[in-house]
Amino acid sequence: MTIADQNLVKKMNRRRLLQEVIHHSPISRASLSKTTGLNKSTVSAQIQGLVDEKFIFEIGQGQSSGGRRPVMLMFNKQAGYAIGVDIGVDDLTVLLTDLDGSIVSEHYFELEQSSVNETMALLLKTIEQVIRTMPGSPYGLIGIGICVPGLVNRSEQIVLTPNTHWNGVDVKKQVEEAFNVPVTIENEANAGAYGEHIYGAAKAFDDFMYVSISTGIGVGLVLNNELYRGVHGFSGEMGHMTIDFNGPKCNCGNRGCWELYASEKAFRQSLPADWDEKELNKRFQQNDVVLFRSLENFGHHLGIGLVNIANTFDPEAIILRNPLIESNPFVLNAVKNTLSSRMNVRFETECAFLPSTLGKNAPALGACSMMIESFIKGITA
Amino acid sequence: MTIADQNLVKKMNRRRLLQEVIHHSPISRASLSKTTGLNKSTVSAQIQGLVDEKFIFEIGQGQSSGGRRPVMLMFNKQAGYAIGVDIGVDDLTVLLTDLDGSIVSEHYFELEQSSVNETMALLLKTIEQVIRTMPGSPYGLIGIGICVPGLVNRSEQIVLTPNTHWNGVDVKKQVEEAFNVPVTIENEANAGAYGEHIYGAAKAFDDFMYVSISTGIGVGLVLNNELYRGVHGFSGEMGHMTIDFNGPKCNCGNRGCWELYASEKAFRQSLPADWDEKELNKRFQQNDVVLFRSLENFGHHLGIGLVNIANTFDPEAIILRNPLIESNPFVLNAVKNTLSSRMNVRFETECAFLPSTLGKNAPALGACSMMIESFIKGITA
DNA sequence: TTAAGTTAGTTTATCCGCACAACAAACATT
DNA sequence: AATGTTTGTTGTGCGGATAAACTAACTTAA
Repeated sequence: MTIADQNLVKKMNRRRLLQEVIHHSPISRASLSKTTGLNKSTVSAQIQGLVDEKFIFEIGQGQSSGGRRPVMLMFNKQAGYAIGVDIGVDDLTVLLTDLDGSIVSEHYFELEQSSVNETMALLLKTIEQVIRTMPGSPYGLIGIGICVPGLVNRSEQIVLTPNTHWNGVDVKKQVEEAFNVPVTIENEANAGAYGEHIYGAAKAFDDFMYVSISTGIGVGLVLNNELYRGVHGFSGEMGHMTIDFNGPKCNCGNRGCWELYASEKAFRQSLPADWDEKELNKRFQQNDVVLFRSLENFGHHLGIGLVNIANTFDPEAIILRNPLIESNPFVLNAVKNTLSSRMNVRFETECAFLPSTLGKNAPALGACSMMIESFIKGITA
Repeated sequence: MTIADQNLVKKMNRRRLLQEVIHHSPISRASLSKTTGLNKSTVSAQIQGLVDEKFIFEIGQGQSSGGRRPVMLMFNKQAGYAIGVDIGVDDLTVLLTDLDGSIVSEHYFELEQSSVNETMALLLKTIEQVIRTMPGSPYGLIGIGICVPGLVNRSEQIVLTPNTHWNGVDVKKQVEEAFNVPVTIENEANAGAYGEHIYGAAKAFDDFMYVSISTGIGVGLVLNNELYRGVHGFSGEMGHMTIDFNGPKCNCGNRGCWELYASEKAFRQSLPADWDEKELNKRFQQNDVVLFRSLENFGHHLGIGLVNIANTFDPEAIILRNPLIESNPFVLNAVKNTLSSRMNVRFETECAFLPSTLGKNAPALGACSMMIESFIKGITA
């Protein structure tokens, strides 16, 4: 708990005003005074400072409402830029966004059997290039957010990546030293949750879960408008929640883990072995019965775990991140069938189950928004 | 987000100082200045106000450390009193505590087949009596916290009590009107969690779960030092978490719910039907093999769900509230065996599994501490 | 026993940020 | 052209915190 003095007061009001401008620009000083409750003179003084520091600029006069025309203020979303990186199991995403989270440039790579060192080199090279082509701005690159498919501890060290070999690689240090800007390492599910929270399907929600379904299942928890990371940073490992205690052994040590039944990997293993990606697409188009039975089964097992999540957290929504779900409403319907048969009625109407709207970009965008948020916080520190 | 002015500054510092005195009394003004970072003159001024309002008093001079002897300040824990009520399925607890949570008087009743109306009458009568015998104090009764074995929504209305008939009974209104003090209605698991947090096994933890095991299983979540209630107030319904998706139907609508395997009810159903309470105690004393196999099984199934909780939240600790567990380390050992075979190693050493220390009183004490906390907050509003 | 040093708490002066009110600027209405 | 409204600025005062000087009370050691 920090102690309070006039300086704190000023910082709090400054932050409040900046937030108001960010989320409601264009807006006038008079409107700011009304919405915040701060006196007009206070607003004017604070805004002056933010204008001097290039975070806000005057865009010109607005519409009169019967008197002097207001001077409209805009958040200068080009005051700086953020880079968001998603290191996937077999792909790499690098996004550059402005302070509004709008994508300025994007780079995608397939990582077929790349070593960690190769990927790292590719990453550093790409970031370097992105920085070179970045538009000029008062604050330049404000930070790099990087997410990885594994467990990240509270010191932002990668401690477990089941499907890759990033364990123990000090990505934070390497990238920080290369570019000399703030760097954050984050779990992929947490970053995705944050992305959907700020820019995507969960904008309206204060309390929701983001379920990332790929090789495994990871869950990002947003509670009271904040990411909940757990004591060591390992929360949301619900892929290893037992849903069948006599089920098969998982390599995590547990039995009958959810992701053994409801991950995309599990779904693919449920298909005939001789189906390749092409065959799969063909049957998709043809509404093939065998395929759709597998999809339904996938949705069913997903639903079982989602009921557990809903019972645990009582959230406003659960966001599902998976290409199959985003592209085809059939799976989500199968999920919802299981939900309606298994979930207590009181929840069913109250908790929304939605596909991700940012899709593949969710984690990298989330990583960007984390950097932006900490930059904005830093402005008022 | 509220705006900031000098008044906020004063309130924040006042609250901070009062908290410091509450948790570290006896303490001098000089120490307060050091620990809070506030100027000596600020501390003196604020303390004067709190002394005037009877929340703090001077207890006399302390030990000199080489200079003038300090005047020691004490929190006046007898400035008021709180009542905590635990309405159980078949019992009723009414506690009176001072502002420190120390029990001043306690009343326990068995409710054998009492109707809701009868219980309500008993409750009101008991509270009346407690108030009559309460010591004199500047602020008197500061509030009544009541917890019930069921779901309580955000408007503090009881919406579901599986094993009793309190649904829809407006306990809050009735008790408020009878005694004209603040009243809170809370879920039993939440109240218990709060109790253990403030006074019991979880004092040292900011992030933990409290698992209440009786007829069903309820979980209270404390995250970042605060109760997490969920959007509608229904979080922690982990008794209805599926741990065996092909398992038997539960009356909640789901299948293979945890509490079908690991509640005390489930444990008792696993015993031979002709064993009564006396027989049970006898066999307990004799270390009866059949009984202990059942206990082991009970612990095993508990462990399965606890692993799920640990994977979900990554907490500092999980507190188990059940008489069998508190009285006999055997069950907890059985739990831990399952944990060590099923939980990822990284967690095992990091998450503590502890029996409740407040036992039966945990929920009522938690209810008290909620009222005390809101009273203290109100002091600085 | 006395002088010097240390710690506790109060008093006084000063600073800082906000609110308030008066004012100036720029517009709409009639 | 006169009146009223809205926007934004300027000067004044208030409240609360800090800092420094001061008083008070004690320890230590010559």
